[in-house]
Amino acid sequence: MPMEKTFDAASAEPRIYAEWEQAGAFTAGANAKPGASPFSIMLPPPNVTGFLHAGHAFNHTLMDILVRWHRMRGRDVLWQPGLDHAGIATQLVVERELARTNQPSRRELGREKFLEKVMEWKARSGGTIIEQDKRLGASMDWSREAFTMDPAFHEAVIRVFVDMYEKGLIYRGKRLVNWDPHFETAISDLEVENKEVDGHMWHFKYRLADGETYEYVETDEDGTEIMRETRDYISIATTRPETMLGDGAVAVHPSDSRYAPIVGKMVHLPLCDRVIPIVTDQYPDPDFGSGAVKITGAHDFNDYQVAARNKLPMYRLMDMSATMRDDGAPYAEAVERAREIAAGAEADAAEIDSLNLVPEKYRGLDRFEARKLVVEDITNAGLAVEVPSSDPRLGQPAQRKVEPEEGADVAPDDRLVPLVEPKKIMQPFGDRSKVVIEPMLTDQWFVDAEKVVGPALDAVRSGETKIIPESGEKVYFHWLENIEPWCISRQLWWGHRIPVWYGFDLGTPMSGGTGDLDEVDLLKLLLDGGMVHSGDVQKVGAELPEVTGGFQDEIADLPSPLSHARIVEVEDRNAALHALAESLAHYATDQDPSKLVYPVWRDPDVLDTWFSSGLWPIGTLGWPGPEWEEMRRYHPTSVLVTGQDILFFWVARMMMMQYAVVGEKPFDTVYLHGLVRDEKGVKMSKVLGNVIDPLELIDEYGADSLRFANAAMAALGGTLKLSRDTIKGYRNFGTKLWNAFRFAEMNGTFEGRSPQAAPPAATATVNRWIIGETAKVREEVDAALDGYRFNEAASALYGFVWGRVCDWYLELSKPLFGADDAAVIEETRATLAWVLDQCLILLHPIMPFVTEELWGTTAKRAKMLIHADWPTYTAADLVDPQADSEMGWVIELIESVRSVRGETNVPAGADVPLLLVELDAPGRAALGQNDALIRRLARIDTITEVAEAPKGSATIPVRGGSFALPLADLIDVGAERTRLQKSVQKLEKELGGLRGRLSNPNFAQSAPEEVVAETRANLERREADAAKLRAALARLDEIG
RNA sequence: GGGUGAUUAGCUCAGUGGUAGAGCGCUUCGUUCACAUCGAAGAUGUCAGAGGUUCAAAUCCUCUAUCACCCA
Repeated sequence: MPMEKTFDAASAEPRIYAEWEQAGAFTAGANAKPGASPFSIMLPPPNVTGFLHAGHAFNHTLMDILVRWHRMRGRDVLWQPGLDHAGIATQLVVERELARTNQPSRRELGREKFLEKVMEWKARSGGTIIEQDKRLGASMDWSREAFTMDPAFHEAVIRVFVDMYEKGLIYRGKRLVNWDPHFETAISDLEVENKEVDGHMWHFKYRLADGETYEYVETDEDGTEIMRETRDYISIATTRPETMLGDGAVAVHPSDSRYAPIVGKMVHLPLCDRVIPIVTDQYPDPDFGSGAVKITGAHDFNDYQVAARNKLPMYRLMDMSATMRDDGAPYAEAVERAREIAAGAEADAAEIDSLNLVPEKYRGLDRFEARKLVVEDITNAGLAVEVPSSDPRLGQPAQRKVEPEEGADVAPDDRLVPLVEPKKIMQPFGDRSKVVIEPMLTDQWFVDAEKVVGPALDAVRSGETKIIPESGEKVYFHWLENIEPWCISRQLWWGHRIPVWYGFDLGTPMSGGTGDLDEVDLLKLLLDGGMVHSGDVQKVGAELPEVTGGFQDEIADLPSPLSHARIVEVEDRNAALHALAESLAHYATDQDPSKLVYPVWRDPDVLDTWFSSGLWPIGTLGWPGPEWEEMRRYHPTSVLVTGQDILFFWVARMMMMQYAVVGEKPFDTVYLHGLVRDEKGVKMSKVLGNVIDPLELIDEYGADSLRFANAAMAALGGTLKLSRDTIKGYRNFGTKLWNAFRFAEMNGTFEGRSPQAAPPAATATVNRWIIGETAKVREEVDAALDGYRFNEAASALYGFVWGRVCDWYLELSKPLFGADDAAVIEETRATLAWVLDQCLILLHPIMPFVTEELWGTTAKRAKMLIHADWPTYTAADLVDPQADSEMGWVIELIESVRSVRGETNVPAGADVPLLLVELDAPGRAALGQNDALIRRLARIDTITEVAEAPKGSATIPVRGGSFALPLADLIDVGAERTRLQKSVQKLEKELGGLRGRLSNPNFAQSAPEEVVAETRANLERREADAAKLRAALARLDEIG
């Protein structure tokens, strides 16, 4: 049955993919040669709830190309697939789903029920991306599919946490973190997007305490006094007025002479019954605003540093949803205590955190509502800095324009108004929630990144791990050299729960260590708030039994029998309070020590998703189980292919963690690529509606086309612009390949042939030539893929298949098939069959479907194409220089004739005579050998030798001689003259350059010999061409 | 403000010191003989600008301009 005219991708692709899967073609080690070295790639795990987008399609295509290539070369290949649980993203999706379907919210459900819902969701949508990857043709080892919440992976994550904690690489602390008020969790600084928004800068007066005043003097650059006044206040500027309620001080730069007289004095905090000091610090910029900065340690990262350096108290003003606090004692009480602390009373961090210094009026307000009210109240109190309404800092309010006749006697521009500057400010937003991030002082877990960064840096510095393109290394160094502690706790429910338990530090309220539990002790614990205000102790271990020993040691010193209390796990700290109180109360009445319990509770938080995915390389390979020994042949992995946007999120962290945990690099090479954009280079986004769905493209053009387009745009460091036109172009390329096979089939190429890996021993020049061309392209493709230059591999193959095989070899083979020499026909069939097989093999990594289909339909094969042997022949083996040169000459002649015909308007269908004017021996040989095909392809009827080109003929210079087309009747003389003049002009320009270089003595002296020789030869050839063309022009003039 | 990169044909982009390229688009011509998802031919360039290094610069260096991304 003859072949269809085109490849039906839609029906063939699923069938072929199923065949590969059934054959186990993707399994780790499939098609490996004995003793083969491993080649392994970890799939960057997509979100479990995710869908395949254009970026995945690109990223996965590149990996699949590498994997298929190495598999065909006989390496021991593993492509490890899997999914990431993606804590915050998945929780977001499920919460939205609950809201959309009017189900109870997360908090209403409770942790356990909510997690069931997440698992339901995962079961429903978790497989989507896998099915989509199959459409793309990804040859991952699905039998090894992993998930970051698998029990084995979970065990690895927990074990690493415990291990790193014990090594002192992980600690807990109350720190200022980026707090997402929507999700009510900490997020890392990488999950924050800073955006410039329109904001305002307010200026307030903080009055000096006790009615003090000072001389405020401003000078210009030369030190000349430009302003002097007596002030009873210091002027501060802020973009976040609501945080002033928590100010701990006003800071000025130590060199700022304006404020030198009042450093150390106290100021009244507006709207509050507190005074705060004026301190000095390096942070305030004397040239910015008034040079004085309010310091709110608990709500600003810079202020936090200042507060820490100056030991200022940091009062938290907001609750976890970023509304003004409404908890704790009344304001009057809280402020009383704050004054005591300011006066030197001792207070620990927990107590300071419990103090709510928000005045009743603002309690419970949204932070932005509170801002409005604070500004209003301060202004009403006369504490806003005022300026004339003409002040340029106010921007351009519309009301400034005053009609002259009305405003003549008033001076409206001198009216004083509060100074509120419109100002662009950088505001942090959560990258998932899109709400304004609030710096928040909370207890969190951190990786002491500074301690683990060393080996990760060294590996890249020494070249142990290579990052390409190289620019990625610079970025990597820059970030790692300035690394900050990594906050790894998240206040989420979906994720790996932190393996830490807490209990009360009863040693603090209880004095004795040896006595029995008496009533005094009991009362202290129960009545005095002893438990409530006691600190906590923490124990770290994978499971509760691993930490009970630690807690037992902890209470061993307590009065008996509390020292032997049973350790029980409860839900949280509150539950623990109740449990302990109840147990003590019982003991007080019945004195039964067996009912005494020491309650402990587990940390409710989960680990940052990137902490777990940071273990992806070893966690998926069986670490820390017994299979690790077996699977570690794939570790370190060969290459990581990923987007440069997660260089910090993931790549750097994998480097750090693999070294910290197993002391090995996770990969030899990191290949970074950019974001896939639309055809205009714009980021794809749902909002813009420019998202290109790869599955739609596959439906329309076939997976191979999309894959080829992906490979073609993968220039190192290049921008990735995906357009339908490009994909369409590669679909056409597939059709071209398909039709080359149709041509071969029609010429009996595949009939009864058994495929050969080795090229046939050809005698015909055309056949020898194309065999050599094939060897050249094989080398090009390997070199390109070896250097991760996917675009070069793609373009080499495109050029070879279309430009060499289809445009020339197939055309040149037609006269051979038409000859009546059976041996020539058979040889040409064998050559064509071999060349087309090579096309399939070399194209397979990029376009696996159409190539596998053609492979299967054109011959009985020992193996599927996916496992065919990748060739190793070289140009040195197969290029026949004589054939190469001869075919070069023939092609050049045909192109010249066609060009002349085209430009002188010779009718396309007309066969014309060709005159040989002069020709050297190799040229004559080439002409003799290829007479038939030259005549056919250039549409020549006869070739005859003449002594001299006749008048009015077009000249065709070739290597070693020249031809003429005697076209007196057919030729458009004017067109031919124009053509010749243009050619001469172009040649002259080139000649000028060449002569200039050669006449420069320094060139001959300094340039390499071969360059000089080449230039000289080039000049000679061009000069000969120019002479021929001039002669032709002269002849034309004779008739013209 | 700091960092990284980009600027080459109408468009999208390759091109790491030695004769400026590809695809798409455009113009003209062409359907028996694999393919109109095709073929033949053609036009199109201040390689962002200025300086420097070099026998030789799109390519290396410096500055400028514009744009993009990352980080503050």
